[in-house]
Amino acid sequence: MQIGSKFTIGVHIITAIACFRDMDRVNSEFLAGSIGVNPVIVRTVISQLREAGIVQTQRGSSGAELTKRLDEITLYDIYKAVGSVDAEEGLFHFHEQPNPDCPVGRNIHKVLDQRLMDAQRAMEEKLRSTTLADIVEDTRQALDNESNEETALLQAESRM
Amino acid sequence: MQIGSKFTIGVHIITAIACFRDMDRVNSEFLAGSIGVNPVIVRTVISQLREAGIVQTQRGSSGAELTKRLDEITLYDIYKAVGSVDAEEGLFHFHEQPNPDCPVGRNIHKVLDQRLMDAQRAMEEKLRSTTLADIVEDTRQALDNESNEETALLQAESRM
DNA sequence: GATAGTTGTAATATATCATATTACAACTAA
DNA sequence: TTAGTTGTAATATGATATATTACAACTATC
Repeated sequence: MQIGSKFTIGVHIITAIACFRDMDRVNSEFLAGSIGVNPVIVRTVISQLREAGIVQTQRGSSGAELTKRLDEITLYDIYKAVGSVDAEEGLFHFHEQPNPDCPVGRNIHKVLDQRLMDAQRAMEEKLRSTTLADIVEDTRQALDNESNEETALLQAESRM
Repeated sequence: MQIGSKFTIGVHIITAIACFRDMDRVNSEFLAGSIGVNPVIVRTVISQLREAGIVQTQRGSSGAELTKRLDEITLYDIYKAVGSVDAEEGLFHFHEQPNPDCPVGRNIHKVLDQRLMDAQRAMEEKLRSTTLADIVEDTRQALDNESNEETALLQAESRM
């Protein structure tokens, strides 16, 4: 099992909006092309990000705007916004009908639940510790490295 | 999405084996009754626990035995044994075709992967910190509380 | 050694869920 | 007015979790 890709899609969307906002307002079709999924998926995720108060959009008008500073948006916010894990159910699916007539069956839930929640929370805390400012920063860094490598390559070629 | 119930079923199985081992060897049918699932599911999970070196079984002969001490079996061992999360894929499903022609698309994976792994690992470390000795101990504790409550109830009744 | 009970596993069915896709109304910008 | 865009419902498709049936291999016991 895996946490659905809407989470990484959400991160991709916000990163792209942040990276391209000075050049262009990116629409759902462009984003879909960058992400490699259907535009309706992008619009769905953007809707969820809007409901979570992370972006703002206008029907008919192209592109979305961020409503928070990048360093105020954490990975956890996006994970939560797109409903990566059902709040009621939790990360771990417990078998649903342990037998109340068995001493183990009627107690296993009680005994395990807290520890499973702790594990889930540890994961979520980690997600809280990264902001989209970190992600965008690292993306820019990666782009810089790309162009440095390209320059180095060109220089190497010209030396031959 | 959720981590499948085979994980909690695995914990239930080992707890039951530990709790009942002095009284009875529990077979897959009994366990299925306690857990509330089909006996074949139980046998499948036991097979995976056996492959992980946690239990020992014998074809035709009833019941499974633990091959490790309870304090040497962690929740993580069971989580791993039943393949709760695919080792290749990881906990987070990344969208599969980010566009290499887009500056964000070709870098998002690199930028996110480490942080997602860190989050997954934080969850897994928490699972490592609980042993089956803890679980069995807590289960016995819960059973004690049950009988204390029962006694209290009986005493209350006799006073009326 | 014959019988009843058990495990191991393959094969299949079913239900649920993630993702893709089509379609279209509501809206904006030019 | 026209072309482009968003928001969302409806539906399709494929993957996966769990249930179930079936049976061969094996053990324990009478």
